Amino acid sequence: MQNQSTSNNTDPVSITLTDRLFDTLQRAIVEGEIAPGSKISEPELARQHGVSRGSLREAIGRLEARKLVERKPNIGARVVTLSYEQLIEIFQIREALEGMAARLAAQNMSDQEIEELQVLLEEHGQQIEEQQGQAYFQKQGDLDFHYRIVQGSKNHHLIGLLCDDLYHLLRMYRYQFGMRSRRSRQAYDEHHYLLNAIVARDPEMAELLMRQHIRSSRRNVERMLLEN
Amino acid sequence: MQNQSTSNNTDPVSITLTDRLFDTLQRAIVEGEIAPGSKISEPELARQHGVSRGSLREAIGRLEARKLVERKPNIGARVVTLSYEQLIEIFQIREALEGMAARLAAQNMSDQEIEELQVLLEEHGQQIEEQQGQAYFQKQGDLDFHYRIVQGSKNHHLIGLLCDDLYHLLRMYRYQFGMRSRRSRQAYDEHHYLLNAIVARDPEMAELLMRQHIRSSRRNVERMLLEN
DNA sequence: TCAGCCTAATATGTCGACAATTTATGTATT
DNA sequence: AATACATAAATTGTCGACATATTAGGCTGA
Repeated sequence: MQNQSTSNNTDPVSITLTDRLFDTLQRAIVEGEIAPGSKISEPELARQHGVSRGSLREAIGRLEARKLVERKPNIGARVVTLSYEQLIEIFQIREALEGMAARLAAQNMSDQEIEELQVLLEEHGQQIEEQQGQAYFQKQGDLDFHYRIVQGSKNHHLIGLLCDDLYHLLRMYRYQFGMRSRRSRQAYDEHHYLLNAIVARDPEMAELLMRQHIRSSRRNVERMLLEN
Repeated sequence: MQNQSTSNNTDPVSITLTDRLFDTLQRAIVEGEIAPGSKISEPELARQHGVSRGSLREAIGRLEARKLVERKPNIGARVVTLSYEQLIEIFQIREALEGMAARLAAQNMSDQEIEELQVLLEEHGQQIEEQQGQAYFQKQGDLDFHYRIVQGSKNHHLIGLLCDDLYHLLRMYRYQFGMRSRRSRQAYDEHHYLLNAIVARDPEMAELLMRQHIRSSRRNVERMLLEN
């Protein structure tokens, strides 16, 4: 469904060099290949990727807009450093935004979309039964579920904010802090309650349950980080 | 308080050319000097402002990140076209985000900040008494109030999202649609209720009242636009 | 007259080079 | 030896030019 590389262009080759660079660098930063807090040297990176500094600078500009790097005039760009405080900030924003997304999804998702989401959730349930402990599939499942809710809001601006901007920052935290989730069963249940509210077309309840879900996810992360 | 041109740099001249260009273009777009939907010609704009296309392109990239222009590869950039639907989307996002900001402000604002906000609100009250109908001051007052609440959340990411990204888009709508507010008295009252909740350090109530405030502001805009 | 193609003109994408600023290096002075 | 200053090296900011893609205009043929 969300394959086909982001664009419905007629000519698939028309993707610009800056675009590819941006994707590559974003992945490298999110996955920690370029360490958090490290300086980004324009001459070096340009040489490594075989592109001119001009194209590279445009890519860095986009990374800056997504808060993946910070730039200071005449000094240069650095990969952001992750902090506990900023992670909390992100969770607060997610709570507000995804809560609204759930509210809107309860109003705007088509019946078919809801059915497909029920099917997806059943698959997650089976995966949890069969292979308990497969953290990867659980995380991926969690992301899939949230992704569909956000799409279901039909609010394009909101979708962009969540899926383009916040999503990658969050992924970066998962990689860096090794945020494995040990509460897949509970998360699965919470997804179920939320979906029930959407089936019932109850926006108020959907928002409430989504916010509770994200709050409990945040508490889980807090506990995990305090363990070290 | 928010003067001094965004930066606490040691050297005020160190602001880059791209920065100035960005500010200039953003203002021109927001105030309608460059019409919505119009094409942005790189050679023409570069010549007008006496800069190279490279610097201009970096500025355009930032405008794109703020959703003020839309870009298509090999085609060019256009100023966004405003629509009723998108305005509704923005109000939904504001409701979620500013609601959260109010919640956090009730927890995190200092006593002094709250006192200053009370003083500000009293001034607004007097202005409404004295010169009723001065739509400009009322709008400015509304912005000031919301601005301080957002700052009071102490969530830097949230502050950036609201004050850097959404704010200018909203201003653009105000200019384009001529959104004068005819409910200054009611807005003033709603601000008062909200402030009371913050004084009482009641996050739940603060969020609720902020969301109601934004919803009623949205309804007002809807009514106004339907009149044509 | 209109549709379709071919060519010219213009616009965007990318590059390498120069200018200005910051950082590193080395020297001198106390 | 440590600090301060001066100089050199490297990095970022800005520019003009070339490569490539799109648009405009004219020509041909039905």
